[in-house]
Amino acid sequence: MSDGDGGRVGLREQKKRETRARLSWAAVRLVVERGFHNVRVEEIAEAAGVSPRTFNNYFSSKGEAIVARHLDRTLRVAEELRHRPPAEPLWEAISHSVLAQFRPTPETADTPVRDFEQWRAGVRLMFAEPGIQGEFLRAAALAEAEIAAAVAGRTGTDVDRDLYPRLVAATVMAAVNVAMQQWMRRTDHPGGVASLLTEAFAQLAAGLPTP
Amino acid sequence: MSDGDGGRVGLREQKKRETRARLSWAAVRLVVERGFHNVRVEEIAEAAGVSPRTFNNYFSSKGEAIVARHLDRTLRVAEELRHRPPAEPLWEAISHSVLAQFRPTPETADTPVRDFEQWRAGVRLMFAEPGIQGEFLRAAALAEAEIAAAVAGRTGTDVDRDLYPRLVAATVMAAVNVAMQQWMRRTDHPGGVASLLTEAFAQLAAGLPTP
DNA sequence: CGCATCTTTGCGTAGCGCGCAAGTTTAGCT
DNA sequence: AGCTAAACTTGCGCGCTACGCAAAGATGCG
Repeated sequence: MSDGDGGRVGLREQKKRETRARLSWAAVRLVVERGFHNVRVEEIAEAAGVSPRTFNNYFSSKGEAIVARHLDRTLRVAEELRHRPPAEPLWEAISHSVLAQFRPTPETADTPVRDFEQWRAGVRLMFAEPGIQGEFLRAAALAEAEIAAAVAGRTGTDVDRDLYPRLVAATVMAAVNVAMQQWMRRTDHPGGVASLLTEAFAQLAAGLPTP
Repeated sequence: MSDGDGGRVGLREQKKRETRARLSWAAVRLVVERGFHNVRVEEIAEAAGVSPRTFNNYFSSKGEAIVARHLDRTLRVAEELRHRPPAEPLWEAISHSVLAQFRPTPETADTPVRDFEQWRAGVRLMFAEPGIQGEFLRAAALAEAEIAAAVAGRTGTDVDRDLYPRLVAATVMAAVNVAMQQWMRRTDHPGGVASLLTEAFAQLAAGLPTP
């Protein structure tokens, strides 16, 4: 499943990843700014410097493009989890793996948000869209499966036989989702999503001991 | 939210419900038989004896129509849960409420399935469709919220403050989903989904005691 | 019975998803 | 380097979908 070797990818693969990332980011940014129905795929493609037809080579729908960013993030959590030292305590490894994916990215740095409140409101509206909700939950389910597998490999449990890995994975995704929801709602969070996640995992680590 | 009074609805409302049910059932039946992409909305509308335009007055997408049947079912679980005697033990009430919604309906009786294996395979394919998965998860989330509220009302807990009602609701939906998945996979289930659900709830009732 | 209200329906339109067949770029081999 | 096979992009075109709008039909209430 994994590359086996971390960074060894050709120029081709590299470009594909960048295009994919640019498309997804453009989709999110535009939809948050203008609203789901006021953005056509043509505009997303243009913002990513690519033809409209190419958009559909990467994503089969607008919703998929929007959620892809978050899906990739959460999939990278599983990947990161596999690469962390086996001796590290589970919840410590999880906390690290998750937080590593929720730092500012080049894209967000390139596009400084002028009005945080407006951005937040846009995100709320985006997630209110039925199609996006479904796509989001689906992505969460996919990521959850991967995380469960990673946890199983790490704790010596079995995804098919033991309840434990799925339970942990579900809990992790729940924490991520709750943190994001909370970030969307409340207006007083200087630390952003990261601080919310830190807090959530601290509580989890205390309440769900490793077997 | 509830009618307050169970059956008091005019002819108008009655017809609407029937049309909705016929549309959703037609959507499910046709898609299971022929595959998602081989069924157009026009055909679903025709099978339900209604114009294509009317279809979109009831559902805003094919996927929504397909899942509506299951959504209504699970919402009725919450409704039923509110109407059961308050003295009844929680898991007993839940089990009753759920099982009551998974019996043969007039629609299924009118359309006896010739080949069960073929039907099952069709259902599997239907749920393999990305759009359906998303729609399904979304419906599950909606139902879960309603069930959580019903459980809260019944146990004197608070949806916003206590973890318990959400936890129970999530568990109930998980049980339903697992039972359906199991039904789709295994070929040896004389009792259908109902027997699977009974078993699932028996296990749950034993493992998740009321506080 | 007759009016007010809700529902259905047909029509028209903007947009989407994707198959197909060039054209263009990259990888690998000698 | 040079050449070839494979992968990626792009433009074109088509069938379908989702939905606004306005006319026609059904229903409920006094």
